[in-house]
Amino acid sequence: MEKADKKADILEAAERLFTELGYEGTSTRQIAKESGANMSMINYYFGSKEGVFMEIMSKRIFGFNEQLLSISQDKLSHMEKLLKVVENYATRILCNPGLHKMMHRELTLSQRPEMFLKVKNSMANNLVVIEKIIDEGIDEGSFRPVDVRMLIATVMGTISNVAISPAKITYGTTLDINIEEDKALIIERLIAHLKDLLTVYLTPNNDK
Amino acid sequence: MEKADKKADILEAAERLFTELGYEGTSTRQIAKESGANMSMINYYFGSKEGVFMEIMSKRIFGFNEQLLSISQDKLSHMEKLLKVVENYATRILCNPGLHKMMHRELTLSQRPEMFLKVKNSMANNLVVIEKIIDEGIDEGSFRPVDVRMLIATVMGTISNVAISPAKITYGTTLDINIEEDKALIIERLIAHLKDLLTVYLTPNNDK
DNA sequence: TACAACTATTCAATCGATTGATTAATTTTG
DNA sequence: CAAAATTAATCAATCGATTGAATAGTTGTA
Repeated sequence: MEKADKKADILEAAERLFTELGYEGTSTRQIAKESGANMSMINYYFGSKEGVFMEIMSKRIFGFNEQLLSISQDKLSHMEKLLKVVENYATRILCNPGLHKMMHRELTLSQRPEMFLKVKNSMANNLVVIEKIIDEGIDEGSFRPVDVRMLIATVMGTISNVAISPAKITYGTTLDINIEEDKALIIERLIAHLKDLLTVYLTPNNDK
Repeated sequence: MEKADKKADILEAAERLFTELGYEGTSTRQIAKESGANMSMINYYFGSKEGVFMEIMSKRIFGFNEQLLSISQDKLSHMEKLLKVVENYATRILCNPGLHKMMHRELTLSQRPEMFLKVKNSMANNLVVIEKIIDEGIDEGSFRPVDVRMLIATVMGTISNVAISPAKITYGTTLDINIEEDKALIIERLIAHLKDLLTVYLTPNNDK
């Protein structure tokens, strides 16, 4: 027996459409049609089109930070912590690049300030966790002194770039992030690269 | 004497509005109002709203590649070439972060395929130039062997991240890219970081 | 030089279509 | 029956685009 859950259907269709067409580019009629619900159901459940958007983002953002926080409190060296955080972060974003694109789009628009703040705060939280790990590693002497904010921009930027860029640009001619098998390979390759980069860049130079 | 150039006025207003509100979020009526031109002038000069968009992008993209190409043919070491290319690339993007945001937004939407291809090809060109430099450096033995595509994603991603992220997130608590004096400082800091990162990461390890 | 012919630019008005949202009526459910 | 869920129909507002006409500037011709 099919369990009809129009609310979930609407959210699912809306997320897909927002991801593909953007917020402004998606009409409430499209959402209704794709989800098989009547137009009024959108306002009935979510109040407005923006309400649907907020609900999607809230669901996704929630829990993004706990994972990082938990890792940062593990009994690991700073380098191990950092690499583990980066690995989790990369995996999370690359597993749903569409959503990441949508978040980025909304972040670069000063429209919808409520949503802007939500995404911004979510990012800021992740940043603080990583920053603390690196700062401590530097203080401890296990990391070279570097521009921490810029290094974080490098880590996040690399992940974001791989998630956002059209397949053919970033990964050579054969891999395509939209194909499920390739996606795993790309994630693996991205993580290996970031681990190598961070290790080489942060490890203090001994022969000096 | 004021020289009225409606065509230029429309382009100027449209670029500002597209940057602030996004393509879909900007109406032709807004463009007309802000530029002081009649609505039909938009279609008269550019054929359509999308025509305006194309014109803006074409103007900006043009010449982006020549500069890189010229550097890549200079009489410099591969490292010097790479750092110079990165410096130019970063400066170019950071000098007009709004436009870069707009390009990124449109690139993450599969809408407007003509524009998508234009931006994509422009990026691909820049990528090829950088890739060639690094590949040659590796072949020559002056660079460590690395995942070249991923390293380029790192360079471009870092620059993009600094250009796109809200001020308070990326550069600490005081600097703001929207303030002209700070912008120069941020660019300087970004370039210094990338040069340090690339030098440390690509320089072969001698004590092994 | 002078008048006609032509082209480029600008305008107000309006087109049909679509937007997000709301209404009131109906059906389903407990 | 009452509350919740769902529907079709419709709202005013706005969308991008087009119309036909008016104006300004240039060119051709005699």
